[in-house]
Amino acid sequence: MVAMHMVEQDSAPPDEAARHASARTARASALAQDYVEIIADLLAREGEARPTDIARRLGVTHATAIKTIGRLKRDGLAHSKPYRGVFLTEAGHELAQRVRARHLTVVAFLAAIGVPPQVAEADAEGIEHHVSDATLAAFERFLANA
Amino acid sequence: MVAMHMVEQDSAPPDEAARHASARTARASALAQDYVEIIADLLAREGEARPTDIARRLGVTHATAIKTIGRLKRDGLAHSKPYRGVFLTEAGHELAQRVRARHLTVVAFLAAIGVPPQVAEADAEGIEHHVSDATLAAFERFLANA
DNA sequence: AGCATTATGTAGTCCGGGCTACATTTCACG
DNA sequence: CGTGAAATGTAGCCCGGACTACATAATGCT
Repeated sequence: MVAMHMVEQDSAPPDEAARHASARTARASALAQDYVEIIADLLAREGEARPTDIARRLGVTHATAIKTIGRLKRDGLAHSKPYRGVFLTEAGHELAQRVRARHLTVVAFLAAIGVPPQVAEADAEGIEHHVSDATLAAFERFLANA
Repeated sequence: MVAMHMVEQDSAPPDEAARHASARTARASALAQDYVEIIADLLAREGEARPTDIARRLGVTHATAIKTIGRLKRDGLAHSKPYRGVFLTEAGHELAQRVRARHLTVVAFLAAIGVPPQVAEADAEGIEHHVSDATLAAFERFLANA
């Protein structure tokens, strides 16, 4: 049928597929990012990150948290010994820092364009995982010129 | 041990859990939104929405698309008869419209703050599902004053 | 009209990320 | 120091969303 003749004014299909694919990838790694972010925060504030606390902050059961922590360990982001709390690997710390910085920027940016603080915080939780470096840079430029 | 004594200078845990929960919800409905958006677009441009085309636009196999379409039908967003293409219900059309409007706004907004078009399009694919009404309104305000 | 190609559908698998239920370990406190 | 509550861990279930492989329907071409 050759539906996309010469026009291609927008949405070339292959690109669209790629966009969706990368959104899926972002979704997949979002959870891990949330975990390391919370673990890092708990380590910084309390000195230890216990599964129950992590679970409570995420609003899931401890069983879910423990299982996910297992995946983090498998993926080289965290390590822990039974009944001993969770710690981040080097890679985990790096990730946590990047994620935290991104989170702060997104929240600050949303606030700067007039989104109420509570909402900014909530939306950032979802948005931050889909903000590319280029977009993050745009956010920072905006904040700088504000 | 009562770890959260009186301080609570920020991040009240229950709120955080709620934020994560709603981010999870958004993630869960993101797929359905992508589907109805694409179906609506195909219906508008081609007159029909065939599973294979939907699959190609999403970058997944047709089997995946068909299964997901089954969920859309179960959820009252679409309907179809074997070998006959996919159509949207009233609810599906409404959702598609809302999603489309949101998508356009997000893309326009990102472009307005200096994100390159390609990137804006890509990031919007993920971001749009996490933008609350309040934030969307802020985007629109920004665009209006531009 | 008949056949090859393409689209559609079905079955079965895998993994992620939730949950509940139950088992085990720590630890605080009497 | 012993014990009961809280934390931790394990097992098993469910569903979503991806895949491959195979079967069947539709269609286009000669």
